[in-house]
Amino acid sequence: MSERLIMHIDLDAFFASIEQRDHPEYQGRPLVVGAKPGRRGVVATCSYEARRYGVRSAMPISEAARRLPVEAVYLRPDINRYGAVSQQIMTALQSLSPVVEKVSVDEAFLDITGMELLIGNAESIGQQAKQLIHDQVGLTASVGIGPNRLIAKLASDYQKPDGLTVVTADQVEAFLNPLPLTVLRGLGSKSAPILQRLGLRTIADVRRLSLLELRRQLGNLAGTNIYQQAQGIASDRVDDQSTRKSISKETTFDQDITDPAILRESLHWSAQEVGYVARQEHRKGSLVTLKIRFRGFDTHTRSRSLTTPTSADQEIFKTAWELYRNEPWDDQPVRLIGLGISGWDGAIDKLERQPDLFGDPAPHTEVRQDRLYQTLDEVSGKFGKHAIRLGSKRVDSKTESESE
DNA sequence: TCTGGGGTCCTAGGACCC
DNA sequence: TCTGGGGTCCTAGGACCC
Repeated sequence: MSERLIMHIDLDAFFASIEQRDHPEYQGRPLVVGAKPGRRGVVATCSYEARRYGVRSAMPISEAARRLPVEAVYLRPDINRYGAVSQQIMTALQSLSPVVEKVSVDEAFLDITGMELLIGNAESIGQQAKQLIHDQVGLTASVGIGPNRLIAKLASDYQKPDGLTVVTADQVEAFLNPLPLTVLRGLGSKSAPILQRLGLRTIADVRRLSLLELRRQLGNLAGTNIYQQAQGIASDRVDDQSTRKSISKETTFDQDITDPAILRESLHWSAQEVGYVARQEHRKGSLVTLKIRFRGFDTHTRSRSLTTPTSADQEIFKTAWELYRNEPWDDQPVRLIGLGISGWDGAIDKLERQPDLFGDPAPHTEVRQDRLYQTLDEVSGKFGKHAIRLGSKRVDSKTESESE
């Protein structure tokens, strides 16, 4: 197999940069996109001027306001506008490589394997990506290129803002060694301290631990995962077809709520939002989840499977409201309430994308039993038992319509 | 200093079935 | 009056990421 080349692109301070681009009067000033001071919430993104005061993403807005001078600007996020800019960027990137995986509003992976022959070495491809984004939307991005997703991602983080870092396969170990272990994916505020208590600080330190020891400390799966990452082993696949698995909407109230009518109204509104998005995306979910948060960040979820998948506002709302009413929450004041739908089962997407799985999609006059079993086995082998249900449903309906 | 919103993935217990 | 073992589904919680 040929060596793969993966590029990770990360827009610099995305929300804040768009605001500064569109409002020249904000340029050069500390700018925070997120909650307004005096209300509940956190910093979503802040400009580099604000970062100089120690302000960071996810920091409570109250603390950000304490750190920043009075001339700082605070804006509510305009997700629709940012989404449009994001779409422009993703479209532009497709002119560079057909395989673009959008991982969030401000991040993408590109498979640029083999492109050196066409448009120059890795460095030059990275430069072109940056130039493309700058020409299209007037923003800067940090770019990382490496033999897999992990290395590309860490490389884009290496120099910010407006950076470009290329790590070749033979440089991976030297590149990883001095980095703090917290850059590894999946080592957050709970599991990083476990390793730090063992005196580990850098990725080189982590690599000195055996697979067995890491599994003992972090659990089998997480341990194996960190063990591999520390050696620079990670996926080198870019999935340009990835689709979301859930749609949700939640609301944190400025003051905790005790009036059920307000909670009901909020859920109703959330259901409309979620239903709308689901219908836009032609999705129906068979699992409705209620999320509720009380004082002290005490968070709970309740979910119910539906016999028939839905995208109807009323049904989503009705189910979530029942989930709320079914439970003795003891009239605790509610900080957050929300709902979501999921459960369209990944196999649906895959089957829709691969109609050939069932052979020639042209109309058949009969479905031979032996052929049916053969394809069902193929499906279950590929996608697991879920797919069998879908498969049999599909064939059943065909059989039924033929017998009419 | 209290902690948004939108997600993904993993774990673990109980139900249920063979 | 003692009750295995494996597999899968459902549900709740939680860690983590951007």
